[in-house]
Amino acid sequence: MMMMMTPTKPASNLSPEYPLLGLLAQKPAHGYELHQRLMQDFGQIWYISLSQTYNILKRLEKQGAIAGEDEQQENRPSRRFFRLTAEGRQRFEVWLDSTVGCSTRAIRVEFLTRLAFAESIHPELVPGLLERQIVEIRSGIGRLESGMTKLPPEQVYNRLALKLRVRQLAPMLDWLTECQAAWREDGNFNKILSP
Amino acid sequence: MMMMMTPTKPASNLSPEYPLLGLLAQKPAHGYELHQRLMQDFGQIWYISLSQTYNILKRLEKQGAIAGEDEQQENRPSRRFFRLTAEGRQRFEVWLDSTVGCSTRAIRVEFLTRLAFAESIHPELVPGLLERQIVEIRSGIGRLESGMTKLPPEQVYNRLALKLRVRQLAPMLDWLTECQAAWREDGNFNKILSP
DNA sequence: TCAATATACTCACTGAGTAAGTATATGATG
DNA sequence: CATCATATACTTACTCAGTGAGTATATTGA
Repeated sequence: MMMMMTPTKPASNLSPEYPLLGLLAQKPAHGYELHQRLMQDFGQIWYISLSQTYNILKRLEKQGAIAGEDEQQENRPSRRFFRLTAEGRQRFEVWLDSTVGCSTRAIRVEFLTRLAFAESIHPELVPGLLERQIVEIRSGIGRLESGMTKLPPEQVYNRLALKLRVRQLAPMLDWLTECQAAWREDGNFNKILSP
Repeated sequence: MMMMMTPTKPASNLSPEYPLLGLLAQKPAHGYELHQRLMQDFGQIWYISLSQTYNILKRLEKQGAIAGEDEQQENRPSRRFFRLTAEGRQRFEVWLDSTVGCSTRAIRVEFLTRLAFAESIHPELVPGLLERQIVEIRSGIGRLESGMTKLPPEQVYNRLALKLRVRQLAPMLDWLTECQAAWREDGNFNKILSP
């Protein structure tokens, strides 16, 4: 019986594939350096171990998003230089201009990463990203609230869970609105950081 | 070279092992039924597929937390009945009276589940759970804020991430305080649900 | 009658994530 | 001067998380 191949899953957007692609979009690098930059620039957002970094790079290469080349170094273990392929670039750009659902974690992790790369690579995308994310959250809140009315009243904890999610999304909305204002006025987000 | 065995990892508390143990603490059941009850009572909190349910049951049995017995049924595929072992009971009780860290997801998912089982099995634990969780979050906010001052100012997105986490934890604190009040007054959480 | 649905579970796979191992060069410390 | 920690750079081998497809049978309803 022929086993159906899963057609290269879209890969949970909460895996650090995209930050790695983003770092490679800025410049080619080898794994060790990528890991360092990731920890440096995004250490409070993502944690991945060094070996996990290599795992992901291997997968990205297998998928054709990046291409690696061995580089001999004298007096040093040889290392593998990676660069983004056209396909990987394409994939990254699509990701960069997309919107996450309304999970607070996804916003904190994925959206923030996206915002960082947008700011550094395509700043013109920033206002649209903020706007669409706000719309997305608003409609998410709506869905949660209408979902809540459909739950039977005896499912107390299911209802509490939905309620909690709504109460988590509200401050996200405020935060995004502040980001919008800061970007419009200053072209950066420093204001958010210094009250 | 002898490979060191990893000594049965404590298993991320965000895996649905504990809700399954909890359901089995209420009464013995077979996998299919457990899955149904899980989706019924906690469908807005956990999603696990049927096969994942079986995976976890298999692991729990291997670990000795539950014991399964095959049960022949006439005119039916035979099924496997699981019950909690003493060891599993012990493990569940320890979990039931413990505290999650201050990740908002962990609170929504794990804490809420814990609260549900505490209410149904050991209601006397509820006030302590709420109180300790509040303390935990307060100290978490403190840690995040002090962490923020230690980050170099150029790490804008790392700082934004910490800030966001703080702004997510504040409403959790309010919510827990409301829960405390509701429990003190009514012995349930209905008030939280009807604004 | 026969198709959909419910019951009940297995298998094989990809992906997430870690620990430990392999090498080599450099700088600090006694 | 020896040696010991640390930084560079990557591999191997493992467990756990999670999904999709497959197997098998009985019931219900159109």
